[in-house]
Amino acid sequence: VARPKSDSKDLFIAATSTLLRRKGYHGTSLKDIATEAGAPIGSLYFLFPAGKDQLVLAALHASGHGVEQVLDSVLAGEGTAEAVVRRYLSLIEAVLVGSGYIDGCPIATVALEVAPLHAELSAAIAAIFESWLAVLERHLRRVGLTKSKARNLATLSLTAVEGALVVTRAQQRPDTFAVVIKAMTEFARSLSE
Amino acid sequence: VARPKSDSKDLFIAATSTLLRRKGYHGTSLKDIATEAGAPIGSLYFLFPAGKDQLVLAALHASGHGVEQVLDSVLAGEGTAEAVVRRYLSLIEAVLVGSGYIDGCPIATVALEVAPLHAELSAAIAAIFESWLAVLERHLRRVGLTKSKARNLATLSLTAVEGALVVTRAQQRPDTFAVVIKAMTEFARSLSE
Amino acid sequence: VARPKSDSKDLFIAATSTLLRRKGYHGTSLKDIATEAGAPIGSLYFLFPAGKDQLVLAALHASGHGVEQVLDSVLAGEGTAEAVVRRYLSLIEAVLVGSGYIDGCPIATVALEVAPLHAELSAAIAAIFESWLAVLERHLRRVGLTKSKARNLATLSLTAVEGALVVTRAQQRPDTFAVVIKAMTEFARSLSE
Amino acid sequence: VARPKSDSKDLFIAATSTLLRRKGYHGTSLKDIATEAGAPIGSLYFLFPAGKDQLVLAALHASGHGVEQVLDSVLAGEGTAEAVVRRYLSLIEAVLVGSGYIDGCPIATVALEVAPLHAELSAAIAAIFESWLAVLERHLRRVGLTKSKARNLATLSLTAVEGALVVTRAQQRPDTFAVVIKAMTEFARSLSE
DNA sequence: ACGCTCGGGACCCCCCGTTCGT
DNA sequence: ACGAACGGGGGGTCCCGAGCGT
Repeated sequence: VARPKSDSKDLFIAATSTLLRRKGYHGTSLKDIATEAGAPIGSLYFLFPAGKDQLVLAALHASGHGVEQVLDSVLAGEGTAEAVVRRYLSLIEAVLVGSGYIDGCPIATVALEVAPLHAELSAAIAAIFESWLAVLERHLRRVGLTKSKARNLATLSLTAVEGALVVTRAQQRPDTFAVVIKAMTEFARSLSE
Repeated sequence: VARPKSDSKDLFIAATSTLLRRKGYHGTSLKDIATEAGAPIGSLYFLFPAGKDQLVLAALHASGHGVEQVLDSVLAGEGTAEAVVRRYLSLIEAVLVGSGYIDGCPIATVALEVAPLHAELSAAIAAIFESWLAVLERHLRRVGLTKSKARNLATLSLTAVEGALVVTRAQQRPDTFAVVIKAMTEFARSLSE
Repeated sequence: VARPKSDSKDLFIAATSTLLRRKGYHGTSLKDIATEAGAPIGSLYFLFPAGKDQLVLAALHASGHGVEQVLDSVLAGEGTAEAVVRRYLSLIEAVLVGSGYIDGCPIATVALEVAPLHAELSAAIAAIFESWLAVLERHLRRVGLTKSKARNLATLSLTAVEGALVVTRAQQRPDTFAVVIKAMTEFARSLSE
Repeated sequence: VARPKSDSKDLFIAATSTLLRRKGYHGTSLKDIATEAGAPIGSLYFLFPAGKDQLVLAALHASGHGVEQVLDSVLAGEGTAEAVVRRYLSLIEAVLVGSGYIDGCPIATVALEVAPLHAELSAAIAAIFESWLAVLERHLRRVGLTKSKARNLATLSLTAVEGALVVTRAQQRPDTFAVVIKAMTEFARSLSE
């Protein structure tokens, strides 16, 4: 019987990811995290001796890897570049709208708050974005795009999504995301011809 | 003789805008603002009785209006939709790169940190994004795009720029922005045909 | 009309001096100080922006100067070296015993806790001891001792007092102090002959 | 074959003694102790179930007994009261100066910090001082002093040493100790005549 | 009336001394 | 013997009124 050893650690990380998505780095206190995780704050110092930054770093990695996995499975399957892009954008839109425009991208918020002043976090964030770009690019190549076109489309898709998250959170309406999806699929189709 | 009454007010607003761009809402303290403004912190509550939020709101409005003005003048002049989009993206890129990837978009950071939990700020932010969209759309229509195409291209341009700011701040390299510019001008050209 | 400016500052300093005497540097918390001073802890940061060390430094200076004043007035008056030494030792003993062996020397406790690892505090403490030595030496010369003998007797008196405070606090009996007084007066008499 | 059971216990005690001498009771954390001892902190509560106070008590006893042993051997040998006093003072001075004015008397620091508020520690500390006094007194009697004179000289020697430790740690110069040695030997000589 | 020093609690992150389960 | 977990302060700083000084 495998004991899950310390699920507290994962609880803390999950709670941190959630709160980072909603209120960002400076807006998330360790007390909030402990409350959200349902664990005492004292344990936190033992599990993450380097403090808040270590915890945030772990949460960013976990979120980044989680999204990467989901993307990889959602983007798989038959289809054109247009379909790949549409599945990507729709996935992110669904998460945002489904949470009442509360749950955005934890990576983006932290990026705007601390990068590039905080070197370690910046590097981690950049690596996560790269990993997402790599997944997108791989799937776009799989459905027939050239390396150059795949890279460009992946990059624009990522930035458009991140930007749409910013704008849509403030608007609290799905309009902008819908327009972005429409425009991006159109662009993807034009690249496939 | 009209004394410029309280230029302190503008000093505070300018300092707030600067700091919001770099460290966001929660990362910016009133003390930091007073230091940056070179003014005593006590004056702050005389000039902005409602406190931090009133000051932030004023800074967001000022920033939003300032960008709107600059955009309107930069986007003016002859050219195609492609040229309009290119001028927009290049302008934002130049500001970011010129500051060493430190000065991003004050609106976006606050949007991710507090929206939609903070109603008043969210509404202000949404309005600012709308005003920018309106300027972009107007200039795109002026160079010949249909209302629908202009709206779509303006929206995608805005979101792509905001997303590129997020990603580029972490990467501290101009690559992503360059790719976004390339892809967006390509898309603009395809819409003009 | 002299405005009493901020007697809070003096309240904080007095409270700190008291607590340093009883529990030392590390044993005294800012919260304890605020409670003892009957003031909120927030004010402390305004009055002593540099934090605990600045407050402790001020308390050490105040204590040191206060003792210096009292010594100067108590040691004045006619008498021999023996009388001067006796008045000094008896004064300190009276304070210690009068407080139930609780109130010792705030300087000494801090000296043992942080010197010489904390340079600034060490320097301040050394200066205070020097000032006490100077007062003792001056009065001993006044009653006829040579410079050399005055210096030696002053130094031994100071160290004997400080040591007696250490031992007596643990013993909670006046015996040791009595013996020290007896021996020191004897020594002072032998120097006067 | 008798395994030395738990030399960890002695490691902990030695580490505690060292740190008490340098930073006192409140300035020494259990984590520091474990680090200094090179042992895991978890073991500490197995070996010292009553926690920090039990450990400190053990360290005080060990230090006290150790000093007692060293004193007894150093003070032995031919000589006058003057020689006995000189050997005692010089020994303590050598330890202090040799450590760069860092290693003082662990007993004294704890005495000033917690006595007389902490009854158990105070009693232990008083007993240790008594034991040192007894050793000093015994050797002074051995070289010819009367009981009364031996007691007085022993007491003054102890208090002068403890006080000199306090003052010298702050001054970080050997001057004061030298003067104390000179004066004390002079006094010892005067008692022997 | 206007400006700003002075002062006030709440709370943040860190880390403390301690116990529990293995 | 010890890795893991636990609440409770540690010092510091936050955003903000109350009242003196011009």
